[in-house]
Amino acid sequence: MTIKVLIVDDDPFVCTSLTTILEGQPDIAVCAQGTSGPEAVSLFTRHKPDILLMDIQMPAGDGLSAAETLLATYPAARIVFLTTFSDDEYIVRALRLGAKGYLIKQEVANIAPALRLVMCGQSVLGGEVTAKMEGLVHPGEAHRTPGVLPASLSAREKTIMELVAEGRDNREISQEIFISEGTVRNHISAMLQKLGLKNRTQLAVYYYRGN
Amino acid sequence: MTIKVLIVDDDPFVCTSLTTILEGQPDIAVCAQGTSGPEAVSLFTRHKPDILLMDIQMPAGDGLSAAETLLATYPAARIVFLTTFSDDEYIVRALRLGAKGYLIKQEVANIAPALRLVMCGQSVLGGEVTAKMEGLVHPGEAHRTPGVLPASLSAREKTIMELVAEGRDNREISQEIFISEGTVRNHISAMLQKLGLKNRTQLAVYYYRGN
DNA sequence: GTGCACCCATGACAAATGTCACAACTTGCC
DNA sequence: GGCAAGTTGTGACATTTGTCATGGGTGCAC
Repeated sequence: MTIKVLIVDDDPFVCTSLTTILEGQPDIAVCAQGTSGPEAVSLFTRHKPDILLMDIQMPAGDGLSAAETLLATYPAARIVFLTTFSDDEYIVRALRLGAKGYLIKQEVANIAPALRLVMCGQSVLGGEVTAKMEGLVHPGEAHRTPGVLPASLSAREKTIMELVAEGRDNREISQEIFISEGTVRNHISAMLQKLGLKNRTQLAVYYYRGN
Repeated sequence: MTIKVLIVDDDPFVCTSLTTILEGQPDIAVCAQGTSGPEAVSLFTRHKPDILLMDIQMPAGDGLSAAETLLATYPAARIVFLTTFSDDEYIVRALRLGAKGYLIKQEVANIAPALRLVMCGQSVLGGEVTAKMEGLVHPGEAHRTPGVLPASLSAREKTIMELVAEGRDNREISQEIFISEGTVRNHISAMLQKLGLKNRTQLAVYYYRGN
């Protein structure tokens, strides 16, 4: 199932970059883009995205107010804030409000994995944010550093993934590593499940592009 | 062979976004990042990148001057400008200077293909830029939609290959470009024949690896 | 010990994929 | 005009792929 994301940021370059990066993910689709807090509310109401990825500081209507409004109507809304700097006060306010994540723009590479975690019910804080929070909260281990794969592959699976990424078919793979063709299929099927992919071609692409 | 790219932009978010996007390409590596014109010069001298991807407007030392300095010392330097708006005057100055490309940030998705073309000795202008230039220069057809392929594949085949390389299945591809699923199969079958490949996964790998 | 995760395997099934033959229509070129 | 190349389409077919249920085996940790 693909993750529907709504992006809201006043900078159009940020919007398009994020869209490009996220659309590059096979399991993520950007359903709309907005540039202000009020627009976030209306777009959310119209598209009902799985996740709202939103800037905090915006000239025309800030993100926190929009989040407050949205969460009043949709308490289950998954809102992830995206900001340039990790401002202590904002972090606390955002989390108190019920935000599912607080990422900083510099760590772009972590956004996609973070969104997947959020879809699994977890909350995610960016590395810098986590560092700032240390000491304030008791050292719970809920928030692990994003960037590590949520679902790790077994050694055997990795081996098979490499062969898939060479374009080998199941029969060839089974002969290469001396197991049955059915087992190869099972391993691949398991990997597709774990990684949220649809077919072996996406698995090959995943192998080359990371995610 | 991987393309070594040096990125220079005053906005750190732009730098990291571009790095993320380009590092996602198997054939592109970002060797360094800079934030000003003078820094561009020193980093270029140190790293000797294949391509310098640089913003034009920067608070501390603009891109055009830096390009002028660099091209005086390294006439073969490949410099591609990246800017927010397509400003007529800048375009002309940049090209006169000997820039190999002029892209606008909104078209992020085209950057990687454009860089590949530049590596092949071509020059590349962003879509918006091309539109502005029409009438000024005689209508040469040098700048076609970026896309990369040595083999004798037709335009349609290339389009489909890109979609295959994203892991899309035949039904999705057919809906994306408004043809029947059978036709998609035919095109893919034809490409596999031409390229001596066995299945779509190898086609995807071929797209990223070149073989 | 009891779990748990990993690995292997099988059979059956639905879906996707790749091939082939054939045909029509357009475009550009000689 | 004729020809070649590209694009689109169909129908049939064999193969490949992915899923599911189910089972057995190992080794490790509590």
